[in-house]
Amino acid sequence: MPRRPNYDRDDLIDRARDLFWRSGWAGTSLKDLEATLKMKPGSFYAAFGSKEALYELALEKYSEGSKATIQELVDQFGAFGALTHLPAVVVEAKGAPAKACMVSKTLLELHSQNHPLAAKADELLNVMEEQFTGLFRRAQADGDIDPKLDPAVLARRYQSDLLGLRLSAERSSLDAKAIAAEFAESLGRLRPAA
Amino acid sequence: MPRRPNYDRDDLIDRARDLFWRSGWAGTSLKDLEATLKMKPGSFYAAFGSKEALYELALEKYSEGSKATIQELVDQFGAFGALTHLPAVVVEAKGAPAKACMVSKTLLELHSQNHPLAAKADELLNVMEEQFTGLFRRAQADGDIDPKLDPAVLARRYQSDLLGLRLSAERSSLDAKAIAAEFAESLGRLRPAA
DNA sequence: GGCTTTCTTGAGTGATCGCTCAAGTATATA
DNA sequence: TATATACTTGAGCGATCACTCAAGAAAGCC
Repeated sequence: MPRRPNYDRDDLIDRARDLFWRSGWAGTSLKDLEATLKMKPGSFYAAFGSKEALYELALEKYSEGSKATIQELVDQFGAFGALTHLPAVVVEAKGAPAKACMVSKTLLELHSQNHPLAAKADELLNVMEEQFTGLFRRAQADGDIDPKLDPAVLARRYQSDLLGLRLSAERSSLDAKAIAAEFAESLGRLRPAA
Repeated sequence: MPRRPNYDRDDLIDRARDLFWRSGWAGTSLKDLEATLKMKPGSFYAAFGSKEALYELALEKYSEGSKATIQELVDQFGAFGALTHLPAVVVEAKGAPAKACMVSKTLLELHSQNHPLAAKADELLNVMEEQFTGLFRRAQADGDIDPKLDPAVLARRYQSDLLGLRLSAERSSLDAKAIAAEFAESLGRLRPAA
């Protein structure tokens, strides 16, 4: 009996994610969303409830995509290979709305206001950190990393440096590829003593 | 013959800097500024011209303060000592409005909109990078860093990692001090081969 | 005290913010 | 084909945005 929506919800969230990722929370108005999603306010609120609810969906989708990208690298290059390839991949991503990580942008913009989305971003960064910890653990098991090092410590540092790299990649007059290469190369120092 | 202002302009810019630093560009309204500076709109616009003009003054002041902080560390610990102490200093700064660097926050928030303040932030990051280059050069001259390494390359990487550290320090559930300590310790690997 | 000059005040500008809702339209079932 | 059930539309809500300006208050010079 019901009328079906004439949009693909998943596709809408993708487009909202890219818009939020590029322009941030305050930098994205409902007018912008209406234009990008080709929805009138009524449909928008019927579908998503609020700007904040859609942002949360978009942030989760971003996080899932990020996790999937890393998993692809693992499938292709193994755990250690994924860790060394990732810096170049994030810096060279051509179609992306921004070089910087959407989760970290959210945290920086909204943390001081105690905004719920900042808490969400915090959670997601923890999840991502755990993924890195798992990768370092696997790299150790593969014999690519010194077994005396703590995977959790390595992951924490790796993530921090990676977020810094991606932040730096937003600068116009900076060769982020070069930093990415040095970053990847420096991971070689974690190899077990031969 | 004129009437003198009843405020200290320098102090106003300090307070505006802290407010912008904490809350960002879009997150700071004129109402917020009026409350913090205890100025009515008329006085505000007579004194500064616009929100954007004041933000630029605040950003420059932040950058100068940042430079001065580093110089103090150099006076106290020398060039290499400043580089190793800085990570802990920025992470443990208690009174600061935010752990993250105000210039990098500005860049992340406004880069995608091609906002003039993002270009300004870009410039200031270049200036800061040059300061780091100078420090690495001095540390080499002091014999604390391998002379075969390129100070410009080291500075670029150092700044990127430092911005990542400061971003990470905004996370609630993360021990940024530990990362700072590892960061400082890893600089030891740049020492000349004995 | 007058006069000039500047600073301070705060009501009010048009524009935009996120969001609502009543009315209209399309679709699947009976 | 009739009816029930969504979905779509878009004018418009009150609130807030950055900002203006005319009027009043204070300080230095004669």
